[in-house]
Amino acid sequence: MELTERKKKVLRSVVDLYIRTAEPVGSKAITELPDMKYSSATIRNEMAELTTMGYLEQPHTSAGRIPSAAGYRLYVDELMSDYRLSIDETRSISTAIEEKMQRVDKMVEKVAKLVSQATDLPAISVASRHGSATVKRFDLILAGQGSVILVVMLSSDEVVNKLIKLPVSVTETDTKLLGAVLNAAMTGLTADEFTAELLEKVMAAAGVAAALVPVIVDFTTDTLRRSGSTNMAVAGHSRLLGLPEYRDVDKAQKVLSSIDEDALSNLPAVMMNEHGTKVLVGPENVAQELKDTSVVMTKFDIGDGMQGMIGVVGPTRMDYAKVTARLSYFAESLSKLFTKPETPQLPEAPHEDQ
Amino acid sequence: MELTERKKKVLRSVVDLYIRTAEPVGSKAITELPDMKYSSATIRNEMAELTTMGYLEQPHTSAGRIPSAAGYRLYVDELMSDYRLSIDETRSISTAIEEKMQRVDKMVEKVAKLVSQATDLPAISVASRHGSATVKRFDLILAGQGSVILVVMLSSDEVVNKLIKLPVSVTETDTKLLGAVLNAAMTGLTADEFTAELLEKVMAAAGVAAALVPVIVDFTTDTLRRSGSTNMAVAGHSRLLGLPEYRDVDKAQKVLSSIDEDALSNLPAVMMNEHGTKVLVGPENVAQELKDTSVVMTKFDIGDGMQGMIGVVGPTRMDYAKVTARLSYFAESLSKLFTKPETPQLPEAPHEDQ
DNA sequence: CTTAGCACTCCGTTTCTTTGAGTGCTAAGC
DNA sequence: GCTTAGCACTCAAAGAAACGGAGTGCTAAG
Repeated sequence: MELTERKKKVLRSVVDLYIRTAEPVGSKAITELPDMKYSSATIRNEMAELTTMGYLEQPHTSAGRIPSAAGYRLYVDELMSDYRLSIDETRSISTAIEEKMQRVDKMVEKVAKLVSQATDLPAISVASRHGSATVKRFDLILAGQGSVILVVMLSSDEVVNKLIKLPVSVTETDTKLLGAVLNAAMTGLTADEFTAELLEKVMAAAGVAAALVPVIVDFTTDTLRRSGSTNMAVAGHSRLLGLPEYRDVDKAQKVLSSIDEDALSNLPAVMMNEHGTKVLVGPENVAQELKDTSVVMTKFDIGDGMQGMIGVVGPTRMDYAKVTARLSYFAESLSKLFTKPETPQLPEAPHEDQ
Repeated sequence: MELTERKKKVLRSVVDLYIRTAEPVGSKAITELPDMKYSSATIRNEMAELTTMGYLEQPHTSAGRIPSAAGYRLYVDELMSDYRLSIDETRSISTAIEEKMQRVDKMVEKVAKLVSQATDLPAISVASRHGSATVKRFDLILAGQGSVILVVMLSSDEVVNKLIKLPVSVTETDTKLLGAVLNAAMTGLTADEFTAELLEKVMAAAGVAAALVPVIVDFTTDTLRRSGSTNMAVAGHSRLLGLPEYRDVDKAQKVLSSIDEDALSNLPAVMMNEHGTKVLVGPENVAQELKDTSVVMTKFDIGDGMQGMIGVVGPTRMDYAKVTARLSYFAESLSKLFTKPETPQLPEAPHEDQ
């Protein structure tokens, strides 16, 4: 069967209405829409056919229709009208982002909060590095009363440090020597290449400060591993409960606990190969617990070999147009912010609404 | 009216049962308890009096009794039997904690998660510094191709760093000079003492590297401020929904959103002056949204001038004995871990159960 | 002081009825 | 041939009535 223009129009109307009201949509409600020049009987016929085609569903005989997963899919891919951000919206997103975001992990938390606020849904924010890091250089600073500050610069230009309290006292000559040894032997290597032999070799060459070596190697290994890992935050759990579909506590709990736990930790992997904004409608989700839930995600660029991702979780009946628009704008703004950190240049508002 | 031993025993039984079942407790249920040698009629009389005394409440005439806030208070203060941690419990807490906790902010997140797991309730974890931090020393490391690494050591021995990409190229002599100037002029000061005049003075003395000064001062100010601030994490939101009292979505939402937002950010302040474990029963909470909710919190010592706090949020009917025991053990373990970081010495299990 | 007995209250549950929105189908109209 | 008015039918949701039973307070006897 063919999808005529009118069928598409009806389907769009049903989805739009259902998104707004969360109630099954009847034929009469459709006819009452502006520029629907047909009677309820005609609409009924169309809806019946859309149902047999699998785009709509009927909770029970004498109820209106609700969109099926396929219906949402079609809606998201072809039917939905672009949501146009108002200047107010772009402005509030922009100013929210403009505040300094110092460290990546804090940033992740903050972004999750902001996205959740902007969409009124639980939000996820992820930052992760691709490829494995190596050490670019070591520095040791003698910091008085038997303390040494270890400063490690990674291949990504990320710099980390650790204060080491010494069991023995060392002189500047010692630390200079140790620094030279470390830089000679251990730069350019990944964490996996820090073998036991290497450790021994370095210790042998390190002289007086050899006691420091294990601590340094441990810390560095850990840092390299951590740096390759993923930073992730969730915010706005409670917003889910405001939605009628989650008045059922059991449903809500399933979703909430799955976003708290590991169910989402594979999502980044799923997403990382994608581009742009991705919408996963209900059953398209891998996780069983999210069958009645949709996920919308967008990637953005952090620079320094890192990649960010933001997304929201909500009912299949969510305002895809609005959510996608806001997420995209967020992602765009964040990309610009991070790739040109000195003069944060936010993207223009797509245009100004009324 | 006097609180006889028997009344206390009855009250304790009512609270215990109600904690277990979440159902109003009738006189018959009490008589069925071991070592209750009285008939239901006697218990009824006692319960009636406990009700007029304000320790129990009756949802309606033909229902059993539930504890009032005053009842819980008395229970917590005097009546409840010590909950004795089993070896299994202490062991699982201990091993959970023993994993390395690198940075304070990560630690806070992790601890929140652990506490929530251990209590099966939403948990809060806070770390905050008292007193304002100052800078102990500055170091500058020239890191090739026009980059300088700034390393700042705070009064708390916390060390932070920042990579600064240079607009102009500088030599080691320049950075040495700048380092000396910074150390001379800006150590021992709090963020508030970084005035505009000071900035000018330092820039004048800094020579070639003067362009770096504003960046450095900004970063340092920010770090000092941040270091004085509070780190906080919440975990296990969804556990609340497992409890019968929060089948009512509205209630759950109120509590969840209030722990997400600011309602709790004053709790640390409330607690910081207290010692040991503090139980806030329902209406004793300041926040209106938490009137039907109890909060249990404990402080612990992080060292380095920092203080930690862990706590849980749950229904007034929560297993105070168990929760308090686990929280205390957590706090103790964490204190030991942080104050003797090199050889994490966990406290002994209070004793071994059966 | 304790307890058996009893009338009474009132919530939660079940069952039945009612209501009404929405449907599918048929037949008439354009 | 497409559209639409009309109508019988369905079925969830809301309301009303009846029931059962857990628990109470009180009284009077042990």
